[in-house]
Amino acid sequence: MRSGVDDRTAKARIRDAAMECFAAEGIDSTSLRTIAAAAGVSAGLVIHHFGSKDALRVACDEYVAARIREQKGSAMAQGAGIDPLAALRSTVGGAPLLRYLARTIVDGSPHVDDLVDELVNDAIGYMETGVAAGLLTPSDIPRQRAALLTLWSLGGIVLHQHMERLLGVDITADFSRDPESAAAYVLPAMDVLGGIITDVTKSLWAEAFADASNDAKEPA
Amino acid sequence: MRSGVDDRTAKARIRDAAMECFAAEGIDSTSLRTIAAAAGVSAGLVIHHFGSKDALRVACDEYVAARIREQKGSAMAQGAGIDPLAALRSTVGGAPLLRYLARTIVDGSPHVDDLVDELVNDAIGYMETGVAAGLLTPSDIPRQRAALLTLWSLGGIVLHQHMERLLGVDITADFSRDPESAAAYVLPAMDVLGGIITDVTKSLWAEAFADASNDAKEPA
DNA sequence: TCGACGCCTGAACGCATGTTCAATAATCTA
DNA sequence: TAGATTATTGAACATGCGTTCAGGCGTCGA
Repeated sequence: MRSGVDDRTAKARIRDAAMECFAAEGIDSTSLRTIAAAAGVSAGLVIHHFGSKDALRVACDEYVAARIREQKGSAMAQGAGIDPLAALRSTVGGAPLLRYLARTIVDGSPHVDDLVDELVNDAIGYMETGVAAGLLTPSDIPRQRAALLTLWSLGGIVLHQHMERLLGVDITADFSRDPESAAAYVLPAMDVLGGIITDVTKSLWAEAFADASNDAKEPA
Repeated sequence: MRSGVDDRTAKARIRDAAMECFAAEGIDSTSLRTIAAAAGVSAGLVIHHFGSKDALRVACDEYVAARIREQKGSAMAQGAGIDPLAALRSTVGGAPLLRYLARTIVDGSPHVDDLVDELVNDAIGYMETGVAAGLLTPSDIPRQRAALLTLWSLGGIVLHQHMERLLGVDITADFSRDPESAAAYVLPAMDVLGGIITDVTKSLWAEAFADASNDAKEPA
């Protein structure tokens, strides 16, 4: 696909290599020399361009955040109401991006917290649209619903290796490019999101949390 | 609750300290000296008892696996059909256990893969019971449903810090001890698992994956 | 009483890490 | 073309790591 020569700047190559290495090995376990080798440069150059390993990580965080935000402007991806990460998948180079996101989210940092909050807020919007279009059921607690679904989806990405082993599908892949392979994830997701608890269970739990239920609607 | 003296053996104290440190900081980022300090011993003693840091990690893995298996024998925890990790929560010292599990699962190892498979298989059983009791809806793909729900739940544990920030509840806690605080997690979970997609969406997706749907029922 | 045997420490070792720095090559500016 | 600026390297450094090891401490059985 790409021509033989790599026309990315060294800085970009380092950033891309760092994201891949971080995603594959974990951030702390990845050494600067490993990243440098993957990018075809020296360890010193990594420092020269980014100042420190920590700053390199921040640069990666900002890059993935920027890509996510720029994707937001484009048309709402298919199935965004159900899969809060649908937009991310179809981003160019989505798989490495998503895998890095999973790593950096687990490690956690205030910087990343903001990004997660943003994903949740986006999901709230997507789901509102879905409800209006008759694709999703309305909810008394749309914020909590969106938060839970977003975190479950993100958590699934974090455990993508287990997902692949158990369901046989790489959920970091771009589903829109190969819808057939997505079935192994989408069908179980439909099964669960279609409702797995009966009315009996609902009333049982609703009774147990009768008082809390009223407080929960707008706790913020 | 506990008397002033710590009656655990040094080996047990080291293992417990290791699980807490690993869970809090990540496995690679935690040094032997940190663990040793937390356990009130020297770094040399850690090696003396476990041989190496890697062996210590394996010992932690085996310990959490053993605790999970021993819990399995007791009565099925309340809500096990919905929350595949319900049994784990009520385990003594469940929170550190669960938090360590989250870490070690992300890092991944064949040893841990087996444990996840076991959790999924348990979930299949729990859900069968739930369906028989009329608490859960039946499914054409019970294995995939159980796998997805287990991984989503585990992924939620992995992201428990975000869950706490967004929903205000520590999902590594033992819900059965303080059901009121669980509401912040259970209510959104009920909302999602009660069914968030409409019949319109279902038929839309079912159509899109019409051929794959038949293959998926028993792919193994 | 005495040696033997686990428990345990603290200093030491080798190694990999993140980072610094002087020097060189490449690129741009005027 | 001359000079300034940037890109890049490779060697060096300090630090913290996992691990080793010789030895001290306390507790037993004989």
